[in-house]
Amino acid sequence: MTHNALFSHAFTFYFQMLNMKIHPDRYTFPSLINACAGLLDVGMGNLVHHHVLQMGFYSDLYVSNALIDMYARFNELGKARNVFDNMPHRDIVSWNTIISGYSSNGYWEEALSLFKELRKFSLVPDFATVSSVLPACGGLVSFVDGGVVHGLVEKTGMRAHTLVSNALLSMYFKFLDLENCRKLFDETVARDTVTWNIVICGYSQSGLYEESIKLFQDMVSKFEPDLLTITSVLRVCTHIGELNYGKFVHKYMMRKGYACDTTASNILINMYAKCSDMVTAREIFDRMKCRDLVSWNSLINGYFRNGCCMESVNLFKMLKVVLEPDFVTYVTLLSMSTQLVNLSQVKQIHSDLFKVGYDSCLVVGNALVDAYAKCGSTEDSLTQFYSMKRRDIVTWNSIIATCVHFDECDIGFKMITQMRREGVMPDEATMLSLLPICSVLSAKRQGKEIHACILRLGYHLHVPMGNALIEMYSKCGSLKNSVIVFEHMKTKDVVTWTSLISAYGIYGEGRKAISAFEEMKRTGVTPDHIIFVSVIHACSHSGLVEEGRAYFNNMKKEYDIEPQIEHYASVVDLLSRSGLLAEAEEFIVSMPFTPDESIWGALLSACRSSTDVKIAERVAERIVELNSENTGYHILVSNVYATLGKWDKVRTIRKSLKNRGLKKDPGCSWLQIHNRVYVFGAGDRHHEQYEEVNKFLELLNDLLRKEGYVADLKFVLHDVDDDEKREMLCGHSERIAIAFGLLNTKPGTPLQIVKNLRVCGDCHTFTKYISKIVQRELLVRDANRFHLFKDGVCSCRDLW
DNA sequence: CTAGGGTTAG
Repeated sequence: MTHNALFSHAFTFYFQMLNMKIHPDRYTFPSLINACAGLLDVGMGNLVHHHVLQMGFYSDLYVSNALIDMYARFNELGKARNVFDNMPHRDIVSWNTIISGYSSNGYWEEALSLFKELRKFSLVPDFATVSSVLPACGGLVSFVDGGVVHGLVEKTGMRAHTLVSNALLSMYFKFLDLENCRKLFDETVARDTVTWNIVICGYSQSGLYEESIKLFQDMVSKFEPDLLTITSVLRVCTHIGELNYGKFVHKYMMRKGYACDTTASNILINMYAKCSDMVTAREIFDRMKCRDLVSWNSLINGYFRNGCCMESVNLFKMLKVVLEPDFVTYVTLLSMSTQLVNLSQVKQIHSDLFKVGYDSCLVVGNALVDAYAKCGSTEDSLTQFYSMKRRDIVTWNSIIATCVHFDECDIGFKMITQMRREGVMPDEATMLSLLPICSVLSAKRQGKEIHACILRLGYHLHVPMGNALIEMYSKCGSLKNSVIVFEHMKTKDVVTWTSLISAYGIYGEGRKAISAFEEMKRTGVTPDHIIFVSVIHACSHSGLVEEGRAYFNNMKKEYDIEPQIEHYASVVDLLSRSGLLAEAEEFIVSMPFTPDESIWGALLSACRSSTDVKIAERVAERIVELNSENTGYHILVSNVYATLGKWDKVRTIRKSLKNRGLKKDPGCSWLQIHNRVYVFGAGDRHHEQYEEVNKFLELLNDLLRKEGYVADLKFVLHDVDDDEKREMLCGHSERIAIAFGLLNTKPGTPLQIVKNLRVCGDCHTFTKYISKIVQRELLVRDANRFHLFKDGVCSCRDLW
């Protein structure tokens, strides 16, 4: 007969006894209360407690101890505590029961404070006391209290007790004190299954997966693992994708009869799915006698992660026949639609979720924020975000990432303020989202603050974090800091090297970019297709035509990486930027791809600064034919026509853009002075020092003319007369920013300016002159790269 | 045991 059946019989006998008018005595109740506790029968428990009070046994020690235990098992610690507090006499068992009650339900503080209270009495803690309070010390990660209890254990020799040594071991794993764990484990002679489970699980949770497997192998030769051991090891195999050992464990389970356990089978399905063996995962699923929702979800998710969306969807349809899908099922479906960038599907699932009421679930809401963003709808993503009543760190990280993705940096920065106001602490993912915002805005001060946070939280050793920091510093004008971060990184991946190479690229340090690439090869990191874009780009911005071409040619030969259209675009940029327009055009014709707007655009950008009118017109026509969705290319073409004085064509393009509702990004420049950011638009007449800045610009123009500067009117892209053109050039946002910066900082201070578009040829000349006249270093970041103007020359060597 | 959020270029 099972325990439960026996417990039920106890009730039957009790009621028979009452019917026969036989009075229970104080020996009747403890076992009856234990039965209520064992069956978790709250109603019966309350009834029995009522009888205890009625019959006057409430001051009995044994009855009260049993009641404390019962209420603790019901997770009704208030009632347990009430019984405890009202006892006229307590023994060590009373204390142990209440402490263990708190401890096993996660009330660590209460357990610990009662333990401290106990020590004021003359009662002596025993093995049960200690093994109840140790989990509390671990749960609170209290090294001090843990040390005190450990001292007590050593003094009284209680470590010989397996229960106690297990609890100690478990606590040191929570402290992540692996050294002490090893020592304790090695010294423990009386090991049981629990001891092994603690170390196997502990090492796995500390990330030492190999160690965990080794211990399991050691254990199998001496001890019979239980289901918990097996599932721990399987989890390790799943984590590291260790299919072979997973298969071994699977066979072992079948021999021992563990394979019919539902949870164990679910873990097996996940293990095989993670290792991309969907055939076996399916076999296990098909053979299961009792499938639960987790089994279905695991298989559906497995198929999706392995790229078999059809199977996923079919299974989902089958699932709906036998069971009601839960929010996990729907979240998986959302992930799938997100990956497929299928906005209408996301909306369909959203309405299904609404119907079954899962739309208020936090995880679901978070998945929706992300799904809408990744399917291209900022609007829906923001609506979903604002509609959520509860938000956690994931919600905030998703919406901040969305802002970054859609270049809504201002909203992103506001979000972080609001998030802190709502009491949510940023985590690693938040930092990784925020750094790109700093990069885009060139917000070095904020970037440095985040860097300080990262150091404080110890995230700086993580590779993606270092990578983001390299990019942040380089985009914020500090190549030096990028290199320092790079050099401090212990582990470097392709992305790390790509970030460094790109950093060198935008500062025109092509040679350094090349030697970084060569050094990367020596360290054994394998290049990917993206790093070649960066390398060629770096060559292009330093005029290293031969080197760039060589890297392009070697991609396939040396690294077996097939050049993509973006590599061809890089080469077109490389050739045309150095003035080899004809060669660039030939190169395009010989491509194995149909040239798209990125290819023609690269060539046309270079045409702007050349005098080859014929090529410019030819290329412009090509781009017009492609009728791109991207406004940038139309603007580029329009600008080229404007430079050539073909105003009718300019008007046609502007009209067609207007008709399609497309708008040009207005030019703007900004700079930071004493922790404040000043933003200026083109022709800005509303900034706070308009009069002064305007006068100062006139003064500068006079000085410049004396030095030999002549305004190059072909860079005015509007059909107006020459005087107006001259005036319009003065209105370019970078000039306003420069003049403003010069006026508001001490002589000799270097200035740092950011422009959202590419700097125009005339402003480039203008800034060169300025740097000489006022003897200042001007670091300008435009849409393409950095220009360091110093003493009349620019670091880009006019390869802008 | 299943489910939601971070990286490189143009």
